Amino acid sequence: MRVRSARRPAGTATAQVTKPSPMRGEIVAAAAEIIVRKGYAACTMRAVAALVDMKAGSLYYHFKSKDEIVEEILNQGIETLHARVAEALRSLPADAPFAGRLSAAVGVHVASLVGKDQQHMHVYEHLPPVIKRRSRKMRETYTRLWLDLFAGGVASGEVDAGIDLHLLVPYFLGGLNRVPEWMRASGASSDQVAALAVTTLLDGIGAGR
Amino acid sequence: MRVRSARRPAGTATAQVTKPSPMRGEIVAAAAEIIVRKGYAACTMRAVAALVDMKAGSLYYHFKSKDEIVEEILNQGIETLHARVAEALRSLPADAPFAGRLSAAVGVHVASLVGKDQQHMHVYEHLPPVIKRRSRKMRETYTRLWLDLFAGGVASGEVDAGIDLHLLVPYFLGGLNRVPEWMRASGASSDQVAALAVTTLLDGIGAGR
Amino acid sequence: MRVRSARRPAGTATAQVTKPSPMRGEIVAAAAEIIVRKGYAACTMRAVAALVDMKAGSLYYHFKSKDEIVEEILNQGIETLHARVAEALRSLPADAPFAGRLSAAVGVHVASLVGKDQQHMHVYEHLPPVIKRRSRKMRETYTRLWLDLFAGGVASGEVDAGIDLHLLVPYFLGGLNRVPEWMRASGASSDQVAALAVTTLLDGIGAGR
Amino acid sequence: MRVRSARRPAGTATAQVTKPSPMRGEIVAAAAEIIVRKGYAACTMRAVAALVDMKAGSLYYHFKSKDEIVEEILNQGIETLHARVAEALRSLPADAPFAGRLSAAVGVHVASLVGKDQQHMHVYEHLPPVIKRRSRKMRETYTRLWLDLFAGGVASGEVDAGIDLHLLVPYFLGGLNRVPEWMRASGASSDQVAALAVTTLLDGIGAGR
DNA sequence: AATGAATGAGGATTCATTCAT
DNA sequence: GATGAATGAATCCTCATTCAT
Repeated sequence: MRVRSARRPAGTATAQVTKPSPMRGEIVAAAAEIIVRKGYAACTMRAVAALVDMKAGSLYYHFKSKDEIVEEILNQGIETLHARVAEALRSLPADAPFAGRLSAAVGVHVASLVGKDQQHMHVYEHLPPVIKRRSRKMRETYTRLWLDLFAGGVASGEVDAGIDLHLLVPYFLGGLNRVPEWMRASGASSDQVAALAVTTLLDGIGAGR
Repeated sequence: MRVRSARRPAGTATAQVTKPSPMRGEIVAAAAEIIVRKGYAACTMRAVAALVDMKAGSLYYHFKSKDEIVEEILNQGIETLHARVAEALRSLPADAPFAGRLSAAVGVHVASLVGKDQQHMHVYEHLPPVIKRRSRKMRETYTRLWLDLFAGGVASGEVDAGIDLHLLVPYFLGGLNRVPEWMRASGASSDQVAALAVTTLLDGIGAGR
Repeated sequence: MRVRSARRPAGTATAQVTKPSPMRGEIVAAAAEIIVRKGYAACTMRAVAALVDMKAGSLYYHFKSKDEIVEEILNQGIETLHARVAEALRSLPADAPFAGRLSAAVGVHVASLVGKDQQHMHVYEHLPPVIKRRSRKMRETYTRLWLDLFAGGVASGEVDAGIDLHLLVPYFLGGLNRVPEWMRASGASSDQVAALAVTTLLDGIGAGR
Repeated sequence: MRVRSARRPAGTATAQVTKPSPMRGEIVAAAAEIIVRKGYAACTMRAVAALVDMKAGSLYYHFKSKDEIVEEILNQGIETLHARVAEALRSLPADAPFAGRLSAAVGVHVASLVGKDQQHMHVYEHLPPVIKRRSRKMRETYTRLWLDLFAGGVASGEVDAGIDLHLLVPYFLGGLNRVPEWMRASGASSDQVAALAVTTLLDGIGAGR
């Protein structure tokens, strides 16, 4: 009678006790939008409710608490991001060169962050530390995906073996994650930014090359 | 220690009506510490007051509002940062090569962000957009400092002229600003990180160099 | 089991419009259990519903309101109590001495209060005065039963005629009703307590007897 | 520098961290009055605040939480009661007979419960179990006072040694504590009720005396 | 300079209740 | 008979702010 877990898409190993529902999705999206646009402080239950045409109390039918909503923004966001980037890499030929793999990953990552449906990274900044901590595991998993990508580059001799990947990866992702904040203002497209990030990282900006 | 106004980079003509006082500094520092450690939400007037051994109401003798405190964290932080980096550049020989100038700037920037007295960047993330916006002018001034640095590199032929600096600079600074968040966890020193950032940016990570 | 109306002591002409149903009984029992164990505040419609494997809204098919449930706890409880004590007295020989009648009544009363199925007195304490007031009539009827019992004792010369029964009865019943609260803790049996109450009331605790 | 504890009246061994203030007293009194008159549910912070001419939020300057107020009602009440009864007993000649001591104690106890300033016992009934539990220790101390009183009676041969005091005392106090509930309605004075309780307990109601 | 006391606006949350299905 | 979804009113509580002292 209780077949809920069977419904969950394979591969999403999160122990999601609460069943998904269309409303949950809408609420999470509304909350994310508010946080991105006006900050965490402005994201009150009343504000979220108003955006989905409800009264504040009604949100509690779908979520146990405000935190649960915020956590879901984070988790959903990273999961989706991970899935997309992983898929992009998987769809490349097995012998694709590192530059190509990097380019694909960066492209998807940046496009996702900037896209309408992916604001979690943008949200992340506004969250109180206590809540940030809770999504750490998921974030680490995602970081590992990138670590593996770069490790592949080192293995194939395409990346300088002298580089400490455990420093490079967070540094590189950190820069990438900040992109949405200034991109809109600079008038650039996400493709341009992705290209800049890839070229810069691979070849540097030195005039000698 | 209270030389802020003297140090203020020319051109930043903020009409700072309120006279500085030692207490102001202590309060700003207390607020910054709380934000960094426990997040913006935990930074209540009472909490700040407690940290400087006062009662909440007393803070209003020194500041007109909570926002004023927060703004001062930001402004003070960027001003100091600007001053330090500018000073570091100025103290180099006029004909110093770009690589050296970049290295100096990055070193000071990163060291400052990670240092005890400079948590404004760390604070910045937690702030509601409305407040962030207010410090934009100061931030733009700082960004220009870097733009000029890179432009110098292009002019001297040390930096690839094909690069859009208006994209590169925010991208690069964005990455740099994120450093404090993961640096402590990775166990790296700020020197290591600075070196990584400089080398990577100049030469890229490609094995061919 | 659903013979409530048949048992109702003559004179208690409550116009019970709502037809009884097995579900009503279960719900009332569930509510009573919650109140006794966790207090009135914990007795929410959702909690009651959960205990009878329902959703909150469904309770409204059986009861017009929460108050109706609570009132039924009270009424059902006093009715049952009344019926049991009355039955115990009726089953005694018509010429039974006062001591015996008192003993029988106290025994049944205490045993009932402590028994699993009779928690209304325990519930009574937690109720808001407004609701308490509503069950007054039923309680007065029960009090009259005891008044008659004692009046019989006076008439037969077994009880000191100088005693104001309108003071004694509420005083005595008040003490009896409190029994469940401390009895479990003291480790006594309801028989012991009943015996104590009877002896004490009849003979006092003076050493001279 | 922290000499607060020195201020506390000797004998009141409660670890009362929060300093007393006239407002605290007024608030506690207001809350008690509401609970007695309209029940625990009606005792909202707003209602209490209104009674002391404040806004709800202001109460939190004086108390950390609603629970703290309620607990203080209980503790204050029992402490006062204990102090009064103890004082009444102490002021009797050392060789006063048991009947006299009992009479004095019951008189003070009943008068207190019924008096304007002592409604805690009346309040007690309305409280959720969780809160009741918290005042247990204080209540046990008070119970012991009565236990000692009766034990004295047994020792002097004035009380039947065969009686289980650990049953009798809660039973007797239970009855006494209920008095306020019906007394007003019956039109009796607290002296009458006290007399009834004492005579009944000492000699019983048997016509033979 | 600082504080004790208060305020008012607003926050998250809970709950009895309703109603279409 | 029962439920899923929603509501609105109320609850406790927090906080920036004010102001007389």
